[in-house]
Amino acid sequence: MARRVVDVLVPVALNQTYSYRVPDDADLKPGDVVCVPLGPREVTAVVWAENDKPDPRLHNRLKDVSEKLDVPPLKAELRSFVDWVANYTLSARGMVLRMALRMGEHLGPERVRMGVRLIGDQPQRMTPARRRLIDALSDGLLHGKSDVAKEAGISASVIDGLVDEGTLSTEPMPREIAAPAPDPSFAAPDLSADQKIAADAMTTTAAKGEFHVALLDGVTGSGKTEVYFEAVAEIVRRGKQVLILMPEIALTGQFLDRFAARFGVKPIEWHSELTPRTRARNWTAVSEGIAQVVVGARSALFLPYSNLGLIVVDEEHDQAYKQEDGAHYHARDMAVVRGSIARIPVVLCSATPSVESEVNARKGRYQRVVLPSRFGGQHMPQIEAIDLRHEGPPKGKFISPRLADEIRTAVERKEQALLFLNRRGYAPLTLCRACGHRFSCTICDAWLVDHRFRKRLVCNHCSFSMPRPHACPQCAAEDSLVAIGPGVERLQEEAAALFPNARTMVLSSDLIASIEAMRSELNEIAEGRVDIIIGTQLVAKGHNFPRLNLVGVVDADLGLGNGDPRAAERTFQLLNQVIGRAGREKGFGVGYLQTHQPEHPVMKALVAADREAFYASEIEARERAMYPPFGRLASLVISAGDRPSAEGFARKLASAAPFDERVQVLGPAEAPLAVIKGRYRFRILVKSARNFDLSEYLRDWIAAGPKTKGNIRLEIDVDPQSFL
DNA sequence: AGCACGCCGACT
DNA sequence: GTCGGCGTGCTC
Repeated sequence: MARRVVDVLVPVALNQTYSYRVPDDADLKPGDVVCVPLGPREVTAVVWAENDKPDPRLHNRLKDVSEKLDVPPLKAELRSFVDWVANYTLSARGMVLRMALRMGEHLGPERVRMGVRLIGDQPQRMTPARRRLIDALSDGLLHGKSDVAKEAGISASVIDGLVDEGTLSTEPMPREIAAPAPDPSFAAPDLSADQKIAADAMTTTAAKGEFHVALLDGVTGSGKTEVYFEAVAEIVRRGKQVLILMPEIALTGQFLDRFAARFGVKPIEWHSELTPRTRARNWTAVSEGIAQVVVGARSALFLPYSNLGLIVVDEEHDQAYKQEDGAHYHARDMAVVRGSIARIPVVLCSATPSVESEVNARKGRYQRVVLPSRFGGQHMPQIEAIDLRHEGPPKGKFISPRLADEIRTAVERKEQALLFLNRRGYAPLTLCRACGHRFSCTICDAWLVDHRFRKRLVCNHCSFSMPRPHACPQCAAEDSLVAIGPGVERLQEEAAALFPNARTMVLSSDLIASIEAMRSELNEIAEGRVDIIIGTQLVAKGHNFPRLNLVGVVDADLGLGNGDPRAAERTFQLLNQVIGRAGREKGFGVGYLQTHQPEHPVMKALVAADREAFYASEIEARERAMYPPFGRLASLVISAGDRPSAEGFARKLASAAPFDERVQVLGPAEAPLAVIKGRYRFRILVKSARNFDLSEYLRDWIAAGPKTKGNIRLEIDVDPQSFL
């Protein structure tokens, strides 16, 4: 008799499912998590569909499902989401499934830890090791076996010996509570009138329990978190799960504490730095519905929630939501998709919404919930532009006289100042004054950044670095090398010379050894042991600097005008966020923008504190150019070990593009960074109308186009964010 | 994605 | 003579 067959999605780079026979005694349904043989190995996979008439060509090649795992089946909602994401991003379904199965190898029931308790009399023979062990257990309570062995400085065999003699007993330890329940009424917040209105709107939305997107739009310091916590509380009261997405979970220690202050316990975390054990425990807790609130990085979007009721995307405009390697997806957009498939509300939060979200709110597709002012009546910082064309710094310096004066005054008043420069290291370029030789990476098309703390020249795109030489490798001239342009380290040097009595600190991701080290540095700043903070992008995100009142942006134009359609938006968001660090406590913050183009819409909008003006000009520009969200984009990057193969393939691919009047194929052109890690890169940009199935078009194109072979690689990015 | 197979260069 | 580099193809 023919046995039943199911189609199984395996977590490898494949789009199609594979068929497996079902052992007689097994009862398998779509969604069940199984182990199947795949080639020479066994993999964890998921039953995707029944298969009533298996392909006869596979007749006797079908293998059996090995085992059904004892975890809840993946719900239809998650399976559709996996299919949807794979289809949209043109990644293999198997690879998208893999993200939902990232639970490590430790599934199944929690390993039972054994505990030890003192129950009987002293042993016949007493030894020093036995003495220490019995002392450690003298309270008569149950101790973890390995814990107490470590505490007493003995090995487990000492314990076993005393158990045999009847002095001690071993018993299983009670299971740790994997995810204590948040208490929605633990510490009801004291909200301002504005916050109250917004919170009511949030809870009403959350309570409806249907698909709906709200944009929670409030200036930095307005208390957005407290407001969406009310929506979280509402969902928790209804016994459903909440996912809170964060752009960078590693830096959100403060957030976990705030959550605990409101709900009594910390939420479950999900990010790439979890240990395998914690990962498995959290995965299980989420799938069984024990974990009620998950705070996670973008990958948390693919967890198998048993009863998801709300998704919050904090700092929704943040670039970090875009996954650039492997599957290219934007977690904010996919959160909205998951919300729509699961029919649940989604809350997007930002002080500077992405243009996409802003347009959706303006068109009424998203509900806008506004927090118009800072909590506690603090004012937003006053912003001024410093025109570098007229009042720039002396040659080779980067702090203009006016900014220097303001910093001096601030420091004298015992206020903190922040110098912001989004450039790590000492200088972005080193060149030889004698022959003009520029130091660039041997395998990338990029300058080497001078890092003086490390005494090395470093490539920002690969792991290449070299010691800073004394002589030019090209012309052998001695002492002819000069640093061009500023980095934070060089800025610190300048600040130290300008303000000899001020204490300075550099905050830059490459100088931070660990999250712990970073916390202690932030503490020093909070306690006022630093006068001038000099920081990169790192300082823009999430941290509170209570004593900070002045922010000086050293190069406000950095990041503008590199041909990236999102340059203006990103600069606006970043500068807004950085300057928003000022005056959070006292409410009289000031910001200075050193710029060569004070008439640029971004600078004008920042100085006039006129957000609407910025969005109006940016939306108009996007609409005119048919850029997102008024048109759609995809980028195809072709790379190979040598330039001619990459270029040749790119040309063949471009000429294979099917004609469609709604689509424009631009290129191929050399990619902005033409060589990375020794690979030559060409790029084709695809632009289409807004209501056009770009994914389907690309799929047809790729299927009809030339096949990649050798070391030619084709990377497809639908809705690219970065154009480098 | 992993893994095996297979074909070419530089070593004990 | 073998070891090992990676390009190619397959996995129900």
